[in-house]
Amino acid sequence: MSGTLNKVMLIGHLGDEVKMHYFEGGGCIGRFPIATNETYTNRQTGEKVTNTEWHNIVVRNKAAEICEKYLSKGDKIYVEGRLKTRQWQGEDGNTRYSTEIQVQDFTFLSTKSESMSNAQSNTPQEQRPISGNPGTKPIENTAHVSEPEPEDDLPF
Amino acid sequence: MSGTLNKVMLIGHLGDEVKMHYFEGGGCIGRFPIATNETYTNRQTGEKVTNTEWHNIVVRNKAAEICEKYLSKGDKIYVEGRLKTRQWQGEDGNTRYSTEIQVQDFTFLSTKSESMSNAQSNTPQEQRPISGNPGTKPIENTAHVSEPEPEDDLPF
Amino acid sequence: MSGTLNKVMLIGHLGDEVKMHYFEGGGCIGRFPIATNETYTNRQTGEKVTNTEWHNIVVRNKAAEICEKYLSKGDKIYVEGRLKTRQWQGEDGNTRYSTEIQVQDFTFLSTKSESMSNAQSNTPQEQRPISGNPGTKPIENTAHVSEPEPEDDLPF
Amino acid sequence: MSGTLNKVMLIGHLGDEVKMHYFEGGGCIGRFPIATNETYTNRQTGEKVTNTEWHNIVVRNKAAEICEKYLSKGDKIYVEGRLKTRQWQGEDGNTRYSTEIQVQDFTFLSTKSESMSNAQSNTPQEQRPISGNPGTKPIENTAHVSEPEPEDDLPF
DNA sequence: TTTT
DNA sequence: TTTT
Repeated sequence: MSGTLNKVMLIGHLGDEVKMHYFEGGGCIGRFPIATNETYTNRQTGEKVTNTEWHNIVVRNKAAEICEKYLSKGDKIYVEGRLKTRQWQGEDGNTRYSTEIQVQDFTFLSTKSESMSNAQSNTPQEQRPISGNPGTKPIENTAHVSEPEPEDDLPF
Repeated sequence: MSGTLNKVMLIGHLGDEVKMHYFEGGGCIGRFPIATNETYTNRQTGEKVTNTEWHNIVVRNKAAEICEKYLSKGDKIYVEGRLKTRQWQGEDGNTRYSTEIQVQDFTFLSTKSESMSNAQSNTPQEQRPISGNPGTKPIENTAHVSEPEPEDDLPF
Repeated sequence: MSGTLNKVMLIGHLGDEVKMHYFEGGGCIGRFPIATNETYTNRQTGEKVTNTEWHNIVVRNKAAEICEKYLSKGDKIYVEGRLKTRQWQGEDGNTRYSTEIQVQDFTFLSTKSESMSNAQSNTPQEQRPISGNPGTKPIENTAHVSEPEPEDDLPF
Repeated sequence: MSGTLNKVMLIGHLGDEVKMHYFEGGGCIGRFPIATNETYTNRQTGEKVTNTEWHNIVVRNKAAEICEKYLSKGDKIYVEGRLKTRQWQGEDGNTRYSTEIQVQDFTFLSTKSESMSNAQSNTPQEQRPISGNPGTKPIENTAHVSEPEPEDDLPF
């Protein structure tokens, strides 16, 4: 399918460290929040208002490992992905919703890490060994990674 | 500001009619859900899986009026906007979140309406009289509308 | 790499049929033009002006085959890719430039073809046999295809 | 109109200073090139290849003034706009083409300028006095500017 | 050269 | 709750 498009593009700063989860099958997932800002001027009062929006970013497998290795709180990142709203049952029995950005592509726009490898990844295979990708030649402070297309749903 | 980017681009089908809310000051807001689909093949089982994702679309003022007038359940639309997560207190006292797409631009990709005006709007003024824009010359079945930048927060 | 982004997103109509080129190694390339329109009102004269912009679309391998099979002049398509400006020597010895959109992803938004297969492709391998993907089950009139990341430069 | 979309999004570095042109009517235009990079690994040789792509950026009026004031060669910028291919007659009588990105929105991602104002602009009026927008409160090193929708064609 |  |  499907004649539809589901795309999100964000540039923002990490509000926290990357939190990793590892699965038995060998896969993993990383999560972190990023903040975007919007500023405008209130027409009545003339005062400037800044709103901060928080986004839940989810990265998988090799991309997650790279993010964990090179990103820290405060770093700036470009993220591209799709919106996914998960739902679950709250303790009170009510359905709760949480909207996430499932990352397909990203580029570091700043990092505090002094040594950053040229971390481009276009490897399409799933669950490939997370190995020699980063680490060798600390060339620059940016990385560009493309995710393979959606795999099976991990239990998230 | 602000060195950040908050952008969503969707092509999908309306799952329901546009629901309008009118404010005392003259402004209005329209809401409708759109569905996007993602299809992939499960690598273990080989079966094809389709996931539907639902997005809460929010349009304002003139753009809302145009959407209400020309869009119906099932119609296909391109929507561009920014992510905004609203929060409120649930009856149980817990904080609830709801993520919306606040529309900045859209284009109709199909409509059932037989008569559709050439609804291009780039008018920047807020709360301008919703007047002759739609309705007069039913030229085509597409519309392209750009929203002026964010105004004051309406009570939504 | 690289901390940069090169992205184009278009919705437009094919101005001509898909033209295919086949290479010895088994790869292929498809080219077609798509038109986008921009309409605005001249502020001095009040008259409505429409500008048409033409874009040179380039698709590779499996994606090219799908486009050739299902797209015709006049069809509407969503195309996502990157900008690439090729240059060559004109007969007069001057350098000439031509900017193309190298497709990474696309979705059919309309087709005249009566039988359209469910042509989703996320296969990452290069030069894979172009085989059973289209053709079998004519399910719908949309296709969604993602290109694997850039390969070696074909002689184009 | 028009049921079409013409959108480019780039993150790249300025390859040169902003070149300004001023018109009699009071408008102005700024031009500068930005570079994006693409890196991939040649599958035959295993060597890493980097391609640089150059894009011709065109900004108008107030946005142009801001760019000229705060951007320098080497700075990083996010740019959003539409593709436009201009054509003209070469001296040899042949038609030449040049594709540009006409900026609608941008955000500075780095600047060398020590004092940078909070340069958000969503002013919709054409040819408005380029005045107090920048300069007052040097808050940060980023700017975010949205262009009003297309105006009359300037002689460019 | 498309579409409305 | 859409569409194919």
